This record gives sequence, C-alpha cells and structure tokens, in this order.
Amino acid sequence: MMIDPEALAGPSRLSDVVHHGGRAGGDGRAGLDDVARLAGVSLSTASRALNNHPQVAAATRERVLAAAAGLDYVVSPDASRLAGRSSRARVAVVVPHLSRWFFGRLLEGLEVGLRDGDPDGGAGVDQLLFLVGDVAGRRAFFEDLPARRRVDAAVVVGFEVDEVEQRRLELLGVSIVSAGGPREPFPSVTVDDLRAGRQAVDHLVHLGHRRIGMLATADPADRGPDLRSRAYRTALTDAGVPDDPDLVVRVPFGPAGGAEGMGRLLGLRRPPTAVFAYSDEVAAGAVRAVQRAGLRVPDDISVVGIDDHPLAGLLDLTTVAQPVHEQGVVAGGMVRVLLAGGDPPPSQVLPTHLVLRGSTAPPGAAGRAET
Amino acid sequence: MMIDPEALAGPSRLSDVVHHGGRAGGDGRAGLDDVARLAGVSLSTASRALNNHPQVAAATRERVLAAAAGLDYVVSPDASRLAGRSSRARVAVVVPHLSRWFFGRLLEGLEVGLRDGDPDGGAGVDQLLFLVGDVAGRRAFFEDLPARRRVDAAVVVGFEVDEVEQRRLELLGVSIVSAGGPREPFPSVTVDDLRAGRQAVDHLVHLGHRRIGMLATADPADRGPDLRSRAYRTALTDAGVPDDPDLVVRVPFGPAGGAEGMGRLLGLRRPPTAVFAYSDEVAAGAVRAVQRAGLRVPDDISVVGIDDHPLAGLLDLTTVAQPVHEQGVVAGGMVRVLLAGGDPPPSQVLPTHLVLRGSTAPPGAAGRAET
DNA sequence: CGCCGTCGTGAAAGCGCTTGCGGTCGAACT
DNA sequence: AGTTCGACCGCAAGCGCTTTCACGACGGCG
Repeated sequence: MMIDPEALAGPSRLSDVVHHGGRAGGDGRAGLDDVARLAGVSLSTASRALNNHPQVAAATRERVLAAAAGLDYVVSPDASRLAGRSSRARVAVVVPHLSRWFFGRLLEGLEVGLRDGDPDGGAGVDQLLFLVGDVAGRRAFFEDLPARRRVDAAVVVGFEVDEVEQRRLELLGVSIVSAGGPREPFPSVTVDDLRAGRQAVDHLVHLGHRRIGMLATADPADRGPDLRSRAYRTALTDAGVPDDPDLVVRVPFGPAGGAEGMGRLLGLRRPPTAVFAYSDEVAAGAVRAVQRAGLRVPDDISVVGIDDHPLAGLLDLTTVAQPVHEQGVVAGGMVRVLLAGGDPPPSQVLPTHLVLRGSTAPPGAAGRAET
Repeated sequence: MMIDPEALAGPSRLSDVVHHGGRAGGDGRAGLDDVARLAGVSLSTASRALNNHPQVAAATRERVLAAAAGLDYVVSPDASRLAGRSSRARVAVVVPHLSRWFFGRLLEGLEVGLRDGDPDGGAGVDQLLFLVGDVAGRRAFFEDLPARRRVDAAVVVGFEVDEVEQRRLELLGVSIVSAGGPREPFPSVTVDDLRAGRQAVDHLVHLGHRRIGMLATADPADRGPDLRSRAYRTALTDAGVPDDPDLVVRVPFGPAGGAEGMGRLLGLRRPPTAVFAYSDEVAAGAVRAVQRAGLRVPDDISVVGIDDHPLAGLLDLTTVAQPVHEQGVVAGGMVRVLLAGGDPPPSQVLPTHLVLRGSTAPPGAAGRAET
C-alpha cells in the first residue's frame, strides 16, 4: 500500500463501535488469526466456519462467527482470492457513455440483475466500471485490457465490438455478456433495432407520409452496422418509396445534432413531411429546429424517435419504446448464470413498442396537436 | 475460482496472438516465475524490473519486459496487493442514481479526473461502482460496507451522508471525497446550492415577480438540508415578499413530479406568476403542465430550473448552470492526491451561472417567447 | 470389548507476488 | 596489486487466506 492511513481525518472516533475482543474497537484490520484465537480454534477451522463449510460443528461455527462479529472482521478479498476461493465475484462493466439516459438506466437495471435474489444480504457482485467513451479510451481499453486478471466476467453495454476487439476481449479469459447493443457474438440481451426502426418508419408510412427523412448519428466510437438506418431504408423500399439520399443526414448524437440535421433537411428544396430520428434525444433537437423555423410539429412535420426517454412524454414525442432497465436486469441475470458455471444462456431479444404521442400526424394534417 | 473457464465459447482462437515464450500463445495465465525463467533472472529481479525499481540494470529490465510482453503476462493484482504493493488503486464510487443526467455526467468527469495525466498508458485507478439508490440499497451499503477492505478511497456522489453513515464510512479506513453533494464532512467539490438557488430566484424577483412558487423534490433517499429551498425562502424574504407555504410543493424528482407539482400550483386560488424548480428535469415537467393547462410560458408563468441539462436548451428553459463534468474531474483529482498520500485537499466550490433563455419574463409580459 | 467408519479439528503447504538482507563482481581507490 | 565501494542480483521470508491430509475422539458394529 502506498496509501498513508494517516491521511484520513484525525484520530478516528470509532471507539464506540465494538470492543468485545482483545483489540479495542475492532478496526477492520483484524486478521483471521485474531478471530481464530478469540474463538479458541485454529486458523483452518475459523476459515471453514466463516465459509459455511458443513464440516464444522454448529457450536464452533457460532463461536467463530461471534468472534468475527466482535472483532468486526472482514476477510481480505485479495488473500481469499489468492488462496483459491472465489470470494465475491467481480465483473467488468464496459460502457461508452454515462451521461446518456440509455446507458445510465441500463446500468441501474444491471445492478439489480446482478444483485437479484441474493438472500444473504451481501451485495452479490462487485462491478468494475470501465468508461470507454472516446476513441482513445476505447483503444486503450482493448489494447491494455485493464480488466485483465481482475474480473470473472464482463458485460459490454451498448456498443459493438469489432473482430479484433472481440479477440482482445477473449484474452480476458472470462465470460462476456453484451447488453443493449448488437447481439453478436456473445450471449446478449438487446432489442431488435431493425424491428424498432420499422415500427417507427412504418408508423409514418401508415399515416400517409411518403417523403420521410432520417436523422442518423455518427459517433466516431459507436460504429457498427446501423440497423435503424437499414430499417428506414427497407421500410421505404417496402412502401414503394424511391430512395432519396438527400433525406438521410448523419449528425452527432444529441439534441444539438438533431437540430442541426433537421436544419439541413428543412433546407432541402423539398423537405420531408416526416422524420425518423435515431433516438429521442436527437428527435428532441429536431422538433426544436422545426419550431425555430416557424413550422409546427406535427402539422407541418412529423417526428418520431426511439427509446421513450423520460423527457419524451414532455415533448409529446411519438417514439418506439424499448425496455432499457429490463435489458440491464436480464444481462445481470445472465452474468450470474455464467458466474455460477452455467452454460451460456441464449441471447434474448426484448420487445419494443410504438408509443403514440403528439409529434406525428398525417401529412398536411391540422388541429391534431392537442390530441 | 468457482468459475468454469470452459464456460467460455469453445476452443479459444487466440493462438495467433503471441508465442515467443515456451508456452504456446501466452494465455494471460503465465506467472511471474515464467517471466523470470524466460528472462533468465530470478523472481525478485523480474518483479523489480516490472515495477520500475531503479536498482535493476537497464539491460536486465529490457529483457524482463520483453519476456513479460512475450508471455503476455499481467501481474495478479490480488497477489500483488497481498504482498504489500498497492498495485493499481481501487476507489469506490458511491452513487444513488445513474439514469439522471447529473450523476452520469459527473461520473464521466470523475473518470477523466482519476485517469488524468497518467503517462504510462495504464488506466490509473479501478472504479468499483456502488449503486445506493433506494433506501434498502442505501441501508445495505452502509450497514454491510461491501466496499470494506477492497478500496483505497471512496467518492460519494451527489448525496448527503448522515452522522451514522459517516461513521460507518470511516470504518472503511480510507480517504473519502464527496462530489456534487453537500460539502460536509469530507474534502469535497460542489457548487453552492444556496447561491445557485439565489441566482434563480433573484432572477425572477428582478423580473418583477413577487408571487413565486417552488417545486422542491422529496426523494426518500436524498434527504439532507435542501439548500435550494432555503435559498428560495431567503431570497423572497430579502425581497420583502411574505412567506406563503402554499407556494412550495414537494414532489418526486423528475418531469412527472414537476408536472404534478405545477398542477397543484395552478390549482391555487392565486397561482404564482413564476416558479423555481429544483432541477431542469422538474422544470421541464412544470413547463409542460403549464402548456397543458392552456397557459403559456413565460407569458403567463415563468419557469426557472437548475443544472443546464442538455435538453434545457431545447425546452428553452432558463436555468442556473453548474459545472457537472468539472465537479467530477476535480473530485477525481482530489482522490488521486489522497491516494498519493497527500494532505486532504481543501474543498472546492465551483461557480454557477444563470443561463437566460425563453422560459422567464416579467410578469404579464407578452411576445418575448422568441427572444 | 476391540475394530472401524464418522465427525470435527489442526498442522502445514501453498496461492503469486514483493522486499529486506545479504552476496557477487567489476571498477575505482591507495 | 590489494582493497573498498557501488551496482545488481538472488535467497527466503512472508502477505492473509484456503485447503489437502492426517489425526484424535467418538459411537456402533460384530
């Protein structure tokens, strides 16, 4: 340890916590040997008792447990692990962003999925957070593999790993689960982006729109096949609408990007009557841009997004909802299965559904804004 | 390890990675002894070389490093730690929510603060994530202290710890930094909520409002003195406006809460002409409620929030911006100082500033919406 | 009443690494 | 040329646990 224990605030005032044992106020630094001594047993027995080995007599176990409690003892995960026992499992959570609602929400779900049904009150699994947002961070993560040798499993959240990254990941030597992203090549839980996209665009088509724009995003780190864009294209093709490349603009993620993109679309000789945005955050920017241009949503232009972001309701945004929290929960469950040594669970695709709100209407419609 | 290594996808295809050493395709499970053998030195020298001890000859170091690289070796953090060395430091990140923009954004900052200026390419610090959102989780965290013995420092993000929680935290025996929350009792980085509140409310007062409502939040887990509410009260007192308890409503955090609260305010015999919301998310809901009621913002009612949420611009929301990302960065820096054994750095209070947008205007104003 | 299977417990051998304490050897001294 | 002194390196002792393996003490059996 390079850490100076004295760096903490003055003389610790924890004398009133416990002081059964010899050491006054067990300071958490008591060793297993202290416990054993206090309980009047050997190191081995103490260890066995604490690990619920069946071979120790109930009475002895009690004594050890009491001693441990008295000394305020906690096993050293490092030593425990070194000596072969699994201690509490550790999982790497690899996530590109955290300020976007989707990721944060998914992680909240992941946490409950990982902890779920742990009866002994102990938090089930330690989560090591790896933020790989920018290209540099991402490269560093896959190159240096900082999770190496320190996790028993990993979950990759919301982004696609390419061939070589995948190979690097396998070097971790642990099970990997993917959540909220493409469903290759690990056990994963996602939604069907293709279908979600179709739900959005088909909705516009059903309303009668034919000239439909798309606001796609171009995050340098979030590459991979953009299924939502593909859905857009096939939906239009299926509807017999000719392809018009001008109608697809690629913008940075977020409201600003959405506004910018919508600006571009509005600047076209023949602007679209409806727009499908990559996500609600983008859609929100788009709506705003429409309004700034003196037009109305949905009267002049319909906008549909994806996610059902908490603020989507406020913006009265029609969107395709996806179960974000649940994706996390399910992923957490998968990780637990894998940690328990189970077979890789089958990937799951969770359903999405269209949420009708006030940002879409038939082309040229009027007076439907308040519906 | 209870983890079955075979649980991973079939026969790993990593044979093409490296295979300098004796072991074909170093599988990351090579030990320091392997490295030493390959480099033709003793265990101790190998260790020293890898740890950049000055006492090893440059040539030897090179040889060891090469061997390590060849074998694709990584030290076992557990063993390393056990043996006394700090290995990579670990810090607990304790955070109540993750789906709220503020927290996610702050954590992004924290990550860069923790990693900052680490020239050797290694990710500076391991972050252990602890989500303590609900009361149960919070209780569990402080009671079981799952971070015990596994972190070298902790940062508490965005919430206040009470007396007994603080005492529990000290049991961790490590330095603690608080970020984005109340500034007691640890080294902390925050904004002055009192001042931020004043900026918001004073703004309304300066515009000429006298009947000003407040949308406070009541998260069961986020207790502690609500400085923003206090700021509201003193601002009004200073302005000579009599106290009217009806004008303060306490609602759950979020847009829904904001809408609900605004509904209550609008239902008053004499509704306010302006409202100060605890945060932008709440303010957004409030704005929406106003519009749903057939009134206009800011013409009929002004609304001001706090945060400068990314979507605030879209909603044209006047707000008091706070440097969220930066709070994280600074906190990360503090942690690093503490980890390095430095003295507890002084707490920092970062500045906030009013961002004027279209959701506020003098009472009874009209036609300023587009300004 | 002595033999053997169980149950409960200890002693001791590590897990993979770091490090204090010498030892070796060539270079700089006298 | 005989020493002295660094610079480098190896030996071995742990770090705090888990876990074989072996051992004493039972009780039930023949």
